[in-house]
Amino acid sequence: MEKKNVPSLVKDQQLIHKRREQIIKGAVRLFIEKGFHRTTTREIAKESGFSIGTLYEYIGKKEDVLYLVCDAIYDEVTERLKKQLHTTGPALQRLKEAIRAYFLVIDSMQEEVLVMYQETKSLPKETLPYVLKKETEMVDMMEEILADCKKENVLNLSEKEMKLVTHNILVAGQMWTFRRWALRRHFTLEEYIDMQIKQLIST
Amino acid sequence: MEKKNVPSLVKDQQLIHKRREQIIKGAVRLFIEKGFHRTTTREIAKESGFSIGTLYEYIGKKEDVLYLVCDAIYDEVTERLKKQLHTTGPALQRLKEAIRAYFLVIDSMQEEVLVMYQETKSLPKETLPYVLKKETEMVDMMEEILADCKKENVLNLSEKEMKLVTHNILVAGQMWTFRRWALRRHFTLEEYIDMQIKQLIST
Amino acid sequence: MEKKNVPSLVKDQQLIHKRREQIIKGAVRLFIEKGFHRTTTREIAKESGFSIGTLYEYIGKKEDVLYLVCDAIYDEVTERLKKQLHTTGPALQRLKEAIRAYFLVIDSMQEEVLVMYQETKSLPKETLPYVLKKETEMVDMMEEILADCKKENVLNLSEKEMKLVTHNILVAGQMWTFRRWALRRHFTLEEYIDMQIKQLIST
Amino acid sequence: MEKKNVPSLVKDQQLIHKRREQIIKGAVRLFIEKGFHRTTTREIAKESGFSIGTLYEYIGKKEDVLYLVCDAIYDEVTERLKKQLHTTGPALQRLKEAIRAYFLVIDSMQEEVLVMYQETKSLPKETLPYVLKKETEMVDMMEEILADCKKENVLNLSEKEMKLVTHNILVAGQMWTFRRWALRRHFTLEEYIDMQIKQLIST
DNA sequence: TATGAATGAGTATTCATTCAT
DNA sequence: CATGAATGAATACTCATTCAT
Repeated sequence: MEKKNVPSLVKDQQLIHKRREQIIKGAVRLFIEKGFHRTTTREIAKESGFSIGTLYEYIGKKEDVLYLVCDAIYDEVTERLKKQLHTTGPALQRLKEAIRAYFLVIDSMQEEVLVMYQETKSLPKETLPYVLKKETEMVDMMEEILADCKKENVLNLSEKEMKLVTHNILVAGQMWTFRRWALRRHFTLEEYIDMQIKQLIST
Repeated sequence: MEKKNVPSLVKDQQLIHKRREQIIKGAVRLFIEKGFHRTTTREIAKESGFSIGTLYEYIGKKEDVLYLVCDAIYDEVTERLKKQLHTTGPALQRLKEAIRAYFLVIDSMQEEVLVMYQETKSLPKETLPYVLKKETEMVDMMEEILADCKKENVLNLSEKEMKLVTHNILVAGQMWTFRRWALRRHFTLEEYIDMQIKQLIST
Repeated sequence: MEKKNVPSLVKDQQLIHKRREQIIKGAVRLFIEKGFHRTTTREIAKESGFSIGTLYEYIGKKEDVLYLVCDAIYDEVTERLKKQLHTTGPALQRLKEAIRAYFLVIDSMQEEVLVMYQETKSLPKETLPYVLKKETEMVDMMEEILADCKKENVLNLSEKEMKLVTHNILVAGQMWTFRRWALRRHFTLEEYIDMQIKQLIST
Repeated sequence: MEKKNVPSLVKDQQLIHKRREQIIKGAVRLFIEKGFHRTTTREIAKESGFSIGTLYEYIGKKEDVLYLVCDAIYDEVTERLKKQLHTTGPALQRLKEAIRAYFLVIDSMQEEVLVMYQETKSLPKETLPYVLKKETEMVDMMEEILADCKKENVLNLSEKEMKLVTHNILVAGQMWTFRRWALRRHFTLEEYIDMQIKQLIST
């Protein structure tokens, strides 16, 4: 749960939090529109509602904004998903619902998720581990439910197979964003979800 | 098979071809190393073996290089794959071999494939359709084999399901490159191939 | 003895004096380390022990700090020197002791003196005369002793020659700081002092 | 005689030489007027007669301009001085003429010399030794003549004394520039020269 | 009085692109 | 056709200064 420490010249932690939310909100919009590299720091400042000088009171360098953005998107995806997860009931049903919930969250945050995946390579080197760790956490969440399925004997998968299915689930979700140009032509979201669930859990 | 027309000041088509191969070769190396945005035209020219002036005799703008590169990588993936494809024999076996061949090609061109997918969003707007079309061609190739399987009654999939499986196959291949940080920890390439084939064609 | 009036928003003169001493102390350290231009007002404030806002309660602009610093250094040099000066005894001996004392003071305040000479050109235009006046006062001090020597007939110099020798004395002192990279290689301070005295007063 | 290698993107050595002369000429004027720190690279480019982009084809960073300038001034001082030096005749006379020539050169290049001494501390770290070396060369030149005087028994100085006198001579020259605010009030250049010669060589 | 967040003009430097040779 | 010098718009980042609290 640790986060990379992004340097700030401002002391007031609450203010930092507030301003960074503004920054993230403004930057996401811009990154969606034109990508990280084509967005200038001045644009980020303006979109955030303050001056360039103020922007740099809350970050150390432009790349920090990208980290804040990716981190925030991940947090939101995870958080929204967690809210939808059931903790009781048959494991297989919980799994299917988890996948559905995950896909729905992704769909509702399409643009953001796309940004996150496309700009990951531009993240400051030191922060990449922090972001990948978040991915790992999601993997773990899914894997846990799959493990429950195994315990309940409704899914007969080896450890490795479970690992693979988990990755396939996550990728199928992301795929809905980065291949939408092709998928949208053939499937509605509901169709896509149903079919992928069927494919992924071939029961 | 049509390609976007990248403007050149030079008339001699053969020369154009030769120089552009140099450009592509040089640029790929650089894009792999530092990404499109962080690579300068000067570096591309130098790595290609000629001056910045000459570079601009063969392209209109920097983005054109990216198009040439992506286009070339796609061509090579497709070409290499085609060479491996059997045209006779049981469809199901051909399918499995196609998937295996595809994954092997991707693995052997990891870095290039990564560049291609990561920089897609930076492609000149007009060229995006040309690149997506290539993707579509690959989809079609795979789908055709899947169709054969259906004809031979070894695979019981609806039209839509076939479409989905095809996309899943392609994405599973790409996934081997852009999620290698996680996958490599758990699977060898051979394991990955075998397990994905099993997963994708749950027969 | 007049000083340039550096504007302050604060009324309490005692407080002004106290705070400015803090400023000078902090700034000198920084100027020695990195020079005036490379030192930021924030750093000065921090080193002085208070906030940037407070700093600007006691100065009008950054350059004022430089004036305060130069002024303070001059004052200290003068003050320390005065403490060492004898007012009785043979003039020639008093002269030699004055030169020695001056060189010793300079040596003990090397860094400060260096700052003063190197940054003089960055002083606010209006304050330059005030600083030069201090120099003049030192010149006068030395000249007075030289005049005594003349009165006592131990030194046979014209008015002009006296002026020149005075300047040479002062410069020889400063020289010990700004040419130390060369002088230190050849002379100890004591040697330097003895030889310069001999040179300057060729008696 | 070696010079620090200032990086250039341009190949043609002659062109580099020509452009750098333009840069030096333009920069000197500006540095005299407002100092190194207050001069912007754009101003330097404009004054040099070309664009900011072109400026950076011939230097690596702003500080390089300062090095070029200081180096050029030293070269010119040395060169002009050398032209004036006699190599035959009585050593003492040659010494006096050398001092006179040196002071005249300094006087004719007052502003440049001032810049050189005032901005030395802003020189790029790596280049400082190169500049100090030039100073040392001048010291050596003077010392040689002094040595000749000793050989001819017209000057009775120890080795150390010779070193000191040499430095005193050089500093007396510089002093004419950086203390002119005081010296001009009392001496004409000719007076200053004559009196300093007398003072320095107390014969 | 003291604080420190906000400001935005200012600055060095880069780099895609052009064009004369 | 090839070269590489010239260009200048663009950009990340800094920092003196202000002002509301």
